[in-house]
Amino acid sequence: MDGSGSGPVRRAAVRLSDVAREAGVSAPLASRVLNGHASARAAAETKARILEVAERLGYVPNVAARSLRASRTGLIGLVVHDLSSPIYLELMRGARAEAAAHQYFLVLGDIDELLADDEAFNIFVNGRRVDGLIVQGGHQGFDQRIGDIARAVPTVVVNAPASPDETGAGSGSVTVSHVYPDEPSATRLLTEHLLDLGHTRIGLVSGPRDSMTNRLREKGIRDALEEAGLGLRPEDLVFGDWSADSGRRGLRVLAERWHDEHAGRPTALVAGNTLIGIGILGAAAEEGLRVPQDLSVAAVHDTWISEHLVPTLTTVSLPLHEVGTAAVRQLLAGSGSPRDVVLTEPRPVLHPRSSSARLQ
Amino acid sequence: MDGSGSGPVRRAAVRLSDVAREAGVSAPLASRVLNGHASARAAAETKARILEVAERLGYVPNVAARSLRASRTGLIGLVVHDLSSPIYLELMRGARAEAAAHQYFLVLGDIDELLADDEAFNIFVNGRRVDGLIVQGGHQGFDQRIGDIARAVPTVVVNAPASPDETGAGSGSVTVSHVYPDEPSATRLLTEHLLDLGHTRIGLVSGPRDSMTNRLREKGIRDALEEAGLGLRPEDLVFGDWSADSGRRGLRVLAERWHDEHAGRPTALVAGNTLIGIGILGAAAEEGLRVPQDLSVAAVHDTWISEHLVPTLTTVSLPLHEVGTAAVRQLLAGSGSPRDVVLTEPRPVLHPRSSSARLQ
DNA sequence: TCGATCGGAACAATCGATTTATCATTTGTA
DNA sequence: TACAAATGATAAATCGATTGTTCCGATCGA
Repeated sequence: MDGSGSGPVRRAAVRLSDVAREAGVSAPLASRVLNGHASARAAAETKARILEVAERLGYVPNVAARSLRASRTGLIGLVVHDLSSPIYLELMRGARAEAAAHQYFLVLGDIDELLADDEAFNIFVNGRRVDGLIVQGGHQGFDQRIGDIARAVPTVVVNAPASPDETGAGSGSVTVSHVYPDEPSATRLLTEHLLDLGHTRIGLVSGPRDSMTNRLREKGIRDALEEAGLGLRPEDLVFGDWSADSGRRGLRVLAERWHDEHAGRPTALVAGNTLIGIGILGAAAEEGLRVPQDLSVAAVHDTWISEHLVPTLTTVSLPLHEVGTAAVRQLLAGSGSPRDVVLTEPRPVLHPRSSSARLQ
Repeated sequence: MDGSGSGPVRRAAVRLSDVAREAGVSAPLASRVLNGHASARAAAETKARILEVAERLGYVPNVAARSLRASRTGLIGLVVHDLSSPIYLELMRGARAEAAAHQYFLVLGDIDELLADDEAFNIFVNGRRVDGLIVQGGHQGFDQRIGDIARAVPTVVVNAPASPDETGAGSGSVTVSHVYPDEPSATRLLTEHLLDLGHTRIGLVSGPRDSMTNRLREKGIRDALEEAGLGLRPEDLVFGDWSADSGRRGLRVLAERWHDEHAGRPTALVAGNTLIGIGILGAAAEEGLRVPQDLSVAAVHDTWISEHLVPTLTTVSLPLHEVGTAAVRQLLAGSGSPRDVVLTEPRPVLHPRSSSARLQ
């Protein structure tokens, strides 16, 4: 990458001044015209000439110079828990689309990697490398730093409401916006689906018990059950994290209880997210539980993989695409008005598949 | 993000000149010392003082200014086919680690999104937003533009050898480096595993027939079969793309042939990648084929999901982490010496799981 | 003792785009 | 007719870090 030696010849950079000279005008004027600046007072033909020359020469502005002068990088950082999770794909797409509409680019990051590398964290957050940050909430250890992060760069937390963990350490505390979907409605929809299929005892395998996300999801289930005159039994609940491994362990724990107690068992489980659902399906097979004959399973979040599992997984989809777009909009709207945005539209949608069936 | 109004107060930026003034030296000297520049002739105590002040004030260099002067952004673009594919995770991690070791950051991109947005493509490639590009090869339509891309920014293609599609359109053609793992050894390993289990008729569901990646993978299978005195029958081959849907369709096509021909069928299939493997498992279940009793399946690439499928999927892992690190190294080594790097170390590793079993 | 050398550090130029202030030239109006 | 206002465009300053050059004083060899 030294550009020296007998290597290939790269096209020399075309500068704004090159365009200006070729068009017979000054650089500032060219700048105004090319940026469609309101105060670009120039004769129509001059404008046309500048645009034509820029096009012909293949002029592309030097981002570094522009950033320096405008103290604006044109980049938004999007930091999620785990880049490999199919769950965030729609969020990323939504955010990318909205960002692109405002001439912004997205830089993707992974919370664990960011926390593991202090240097990277510092540069990312304090180095003015991004104009704003969209952060997936609900990560202990990261939520605690949200205050510090937000003090350095405008920040929006997605997929989680404000949590007690988010301390605005010290004075000059900065509050951040939160953008998240209507979680209770989603799990309510799943629960009602299972109730419709005749299930009366329904369990839950979820992420961290005290995470705001879990609380909201659990609430949706409880509400639906209560309305049906039923309840959520403590022994039918398992918590862990949001991974497939955790779902697998969750089912094992439940199965063990079922062996011990001889007190009946739930005939359907709600999975806190798709990864947990995948773990449950895998563990159920190993435990000799047939899905859906012996156990129905329904999970939060719809991803491409849901249709390719054996059996295919019943899910509810949340408007993550819109969460992404709304987060970018909120970020660009300025930090003056931190607020919570709950996306109730579009509504969560149920995707019934083979993992849930009528109770025999 | 306007920073105006009654919004929260953000920490004012600490400039190099602030550090210099506080330390009682000039900015250039502070710059040299902080960057550990060889020609930084400064008294030991002066150095210490500068470092201490920088630390105390929380100085972080302004990337825009640095980029402008040094014409170096500190960013490397990594562009893969599909960000949601678990296959690229290790590649990303490897590239990130190596990049970080050289003070570089990674900007992730998605080929389809990049191709869909001309503006984004242009800025990404021609806007000097990144110092180098690592591109996942084997994408028709993108391979054709590699020549143009490489002419604008140093580029390394990963996971695919040079293909005929890569035309260096026009004069001043630029050749790029290719970094990829030992594909034939991987599929050979899978095939030998299946042979060991007693299978004598083995099929293949792969990606695009003429893609270099498929050719290499197919070759590994053919070699292993030939050594065992067997061959790959044309009717046991299906091609498509690298998606789960394609794997699903692939199995359907094969199953149809088996119905028609009454001429026997393969008892084991090699899947061109994990996504195809997932599709095969799903479709097999729907076709009433039990895996592994009726059909063994083994796939290229080992991902977290392999262990969570039903049944768990036998795979072979390629050193994608090392492909990532090697790609970054090749990029940073300079464009003077484009070359093909075939990573034969570490060797592909077989991960036998439940989807493959001894022929009954 | 004089010039050469070297350590220690500052000065000035530079990267490329944007923004503010400024200067001409018209056009419109009292 | 003369002066204000609008139009069209430029000169100069700026963003913050880096790099090449220069400067000063002290030490050293001849």
